[in-house]
Amino acid sequence: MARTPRNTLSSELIVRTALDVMESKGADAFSLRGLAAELGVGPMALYTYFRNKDDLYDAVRNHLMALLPAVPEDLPWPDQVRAVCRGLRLLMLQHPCLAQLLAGRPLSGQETARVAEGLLGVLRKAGFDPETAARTHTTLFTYVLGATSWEIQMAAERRDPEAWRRLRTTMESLSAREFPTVVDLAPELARTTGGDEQFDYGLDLLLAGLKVRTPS
Amino acid sequence: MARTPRNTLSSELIVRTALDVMESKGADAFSLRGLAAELGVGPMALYTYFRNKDDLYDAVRNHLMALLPAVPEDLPWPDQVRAVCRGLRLLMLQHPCLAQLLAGRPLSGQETARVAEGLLGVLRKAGFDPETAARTHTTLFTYVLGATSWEIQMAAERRDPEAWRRLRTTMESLSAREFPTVVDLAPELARTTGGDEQFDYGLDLLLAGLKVRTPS
DNA sequence: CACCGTACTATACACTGTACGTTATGGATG
DNA sequence: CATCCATAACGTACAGTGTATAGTACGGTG
Repeated sequence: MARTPRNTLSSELIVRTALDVMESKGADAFSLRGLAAELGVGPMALYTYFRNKDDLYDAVRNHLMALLPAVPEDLPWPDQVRAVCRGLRLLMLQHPCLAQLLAGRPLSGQETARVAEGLLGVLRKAGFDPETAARTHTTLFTYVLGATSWEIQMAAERRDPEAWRRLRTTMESLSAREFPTVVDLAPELARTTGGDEQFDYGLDLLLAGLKVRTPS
Repeated sequence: MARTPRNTLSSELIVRTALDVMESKGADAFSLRGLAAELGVGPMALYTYFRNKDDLYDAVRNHLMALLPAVPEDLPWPDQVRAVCRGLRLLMLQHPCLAQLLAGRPLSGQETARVAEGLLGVLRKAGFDPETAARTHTTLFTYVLGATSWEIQMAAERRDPEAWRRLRTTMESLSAREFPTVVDLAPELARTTGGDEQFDYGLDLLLAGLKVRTPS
């Protein structure tokens, strides 16, 4: 039996290949068996490096989160906050599977720390007290997550012709009597399902609200 | 063979039972075969009423979204917005599977309309122009989704002793040199992973930002 | 060279969603 | 009341999943 030589695998290689597979075939189509096949290896070989599938997901998430750029220095704090939030959104857009990975299970430790440290540091230096800084961090983080996941899913929907057609027709069949405002604003709603402007609009809303509470 | 008599099933019954199963066993453990067994029926019987699993998910989502209360009248518009957002959050907390259902696929038509109509109506009557109303609706909706999904997942994590222990230890093992702010604010961060106050804090931030743009 | 831990393999199990073809039954019709 | 047929529910089957358990051969160390 032509047995695969030893030490051809490593956590690094597995994670990188897993990411490749997720981004080419889509995160939903990802499977341990498919990944093993891609690596030219039996499915059980992966269990030498990861306890189970979720464990592998965690590693991929870590791998992606490590790509987040550092917080830019020497800027007013609102611009720094903006940069961090935009950075996370951009990373999610570049790696759509990240949205699913983040939605699946909460962050665990190391990755949270990387995002949190930058944002919390900015907020503390701006003069916010610990509680407000923590609350603001959670708010910003969950906003970015929710807005960007939504954006990605809407974009995916638009790419699937069947789903897109069904959504259009149900949208058009809405009774103008029952849903007058929605029918009236249909074009605007279609335009605000994503994009930089939409994201920045919400972000600016949060920042504007935050400025009201700016410490002395 | 003791064959199940006809017309024992209906879309209504299937959806209600599916919801029961999801809420008792957890949404992840839900399967068509399990649901069929619960109904005392073969797995293929379900395909008379739903084209596939996703189709059933859509129906359950619709069923849950229909429980959203109407927008309260005769209140200042910020209070109306607050009521809508809190209502959606409450529904998600009462039916945790809703978070997963909403995260899985974007809303499709009828359900979107119900949420959107209330919120958009309030915003338009408050005097916001169509574009701003649409942008605000998307922002509020994605914030509620992101914040509440996060909250639910963190709560689930806390219930699983294994995951909770692992999270605590990685949190405690963070180098105070590398992540000084996170280590410093650990207690505050632990306290702001959810709860009414945390949700309202973010919501008020958005509303405060919105008031700045209030039309004359 | 012999040994042993371990990186990989083989086999197997209990699941999943669903395509296909078959049956028997409740309501409509003669 | 008898007959018929659309269709609701069935059984079987397939290709796929994650992973438990047990076995095997190889590479580095004595």
